[in-house]
Amino acid sequence: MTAFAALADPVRNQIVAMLAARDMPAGDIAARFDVSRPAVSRHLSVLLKANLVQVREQAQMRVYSLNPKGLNEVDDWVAQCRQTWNARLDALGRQLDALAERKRKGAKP
Amino acid sequence: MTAFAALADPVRNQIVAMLAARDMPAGDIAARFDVSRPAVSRHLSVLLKANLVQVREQAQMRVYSLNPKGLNEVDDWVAQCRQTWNARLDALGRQLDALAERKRKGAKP
DNA sequence: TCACTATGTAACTTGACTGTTACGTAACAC
DNA sequence: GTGTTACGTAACAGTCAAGTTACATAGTGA
Repeated sequence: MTAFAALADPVRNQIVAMLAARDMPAGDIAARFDVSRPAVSRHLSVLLKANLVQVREQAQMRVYSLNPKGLNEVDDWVAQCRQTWNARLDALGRQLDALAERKRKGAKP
Repeated sequence: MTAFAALADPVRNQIVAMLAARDMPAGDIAARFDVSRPAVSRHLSVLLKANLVQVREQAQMRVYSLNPKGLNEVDDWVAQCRQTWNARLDALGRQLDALAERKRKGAKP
């Protein structure tokens, strides 16, 4: 679940959103934030470890791009949560239906 | 984006997953982790602020349950990211198709 | 009323994370 | 080769978050 920690920081969060729109070299990314370039460099390495971004070298530049793999991890976790939650609601619904049915039958005679 | 920060902590992460399966009073939740009860109490208040859980009072107990609202925030962010990402891929695909078409037409005569 | 249970809050300590400056390295361009 | 550009890494300082113990509060039951 390293993806949540990676996305918890607002700078990293915005970086991922930016890279969804277009690939960018490290320098350009850093230029868009008012923190130092080394700080951004470290944010990028955190995102790399979380599989949220990828790099390719191009001349002296390192061009970063989104890595959908990391997003899948987040998606999957939320989906799992929601699934068990919905299963509970369904079970509750069936239980209420059964209760109503029994009441209806018992009230008739 | 307070939900990501809330879910970044492993204890809070597990708490949410547990509450998806069943509602639980604060004490029961704390008993499942090897951290002190006050620590869990603070985790719960963080989750409350992030709209990831809800509470209802029942006698002296405070019973916690999942709040799907917070999960929506996460879902929406990921969906937005993925959407702009896919839009890019689609645009690239169309561009390549157009290129191939132009090449086919030009190569015929 | 009095003990007991179930929780939240306060004060404090400690460890992790973020940011900065300084420095090292690899790829151009001349 | 030499200067420049584009990055990453190291060392260090400051801030914030998570854990602990001690204490306060509120509902239960006899």
